[in-house]
Amino acid sequence: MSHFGRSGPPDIRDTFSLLVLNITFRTSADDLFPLFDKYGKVVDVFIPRDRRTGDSRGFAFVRYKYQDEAQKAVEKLDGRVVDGREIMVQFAKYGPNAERIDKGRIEEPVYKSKGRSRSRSPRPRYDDRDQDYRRSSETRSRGRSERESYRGRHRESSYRSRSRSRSRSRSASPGYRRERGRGKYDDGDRRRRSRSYESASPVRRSLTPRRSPSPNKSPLSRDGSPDVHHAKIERSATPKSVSPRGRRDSRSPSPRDGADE
DNA sequence: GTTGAGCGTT
Repeated sequence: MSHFGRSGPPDIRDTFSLLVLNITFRTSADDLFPLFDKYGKVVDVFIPRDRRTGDSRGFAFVRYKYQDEAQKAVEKLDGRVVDGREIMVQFAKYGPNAERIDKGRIEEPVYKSKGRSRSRSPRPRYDDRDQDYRRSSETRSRGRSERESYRGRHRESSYRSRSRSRSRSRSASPGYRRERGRGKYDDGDRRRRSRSYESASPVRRSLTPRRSPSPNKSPLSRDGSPDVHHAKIERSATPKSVSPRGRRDSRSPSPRDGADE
């Protein structure tokens, strides 16, 4: 059935990647394949999913063999309602290596050694980037998680930066979207603000961390001696929890998750 | 049970 993405990227030399956005979180590659294959030769369909939950991220990549067919699919499937959601189909802007591509066409796959890699001095700033990359690995990880978790919330930050979302031109009616998004954001923003105000005293908040996800929340242990033990641990972990990284530590109660990453 | 102005994997 869906062998897409399982065996890695197939032969992509002259393929055109399409980015499918706004798809439902339950839409799978198998659902998209027949739909897109109707308009042309689809060589690959890939839907990125979250590493932790394994759920769809809400977008997919459809790789066409020919540009004209891809273009046709864009025109035909863009704005189409799939699974009750209006999907958006457009040419991929970035390649698998985060490289810029044109019209969804991949210029050069990484695997291709291109014969003489010695002659070519690719990535002169790779060294510099590598260092920065490594150093920012932690931040990057956090950013990714944050982006997935908060998304809309930090969007306001973007607004402060302005000019960032300025290039955002959506073909879809912005009014309709804005109305919907605005209401949602407004509500969330308002609530966040209130909370922000309350959290003016981080110390107070730290003293009252969220309940432990311990399944043994029986009142007996509280009444028993373990209470002291528990309190001790809590106190010890309090300063750690204050750290932004501490939060990440408790992001998942599954120990294997941490080991995996 | 959930989200959503977003660009990807052996």
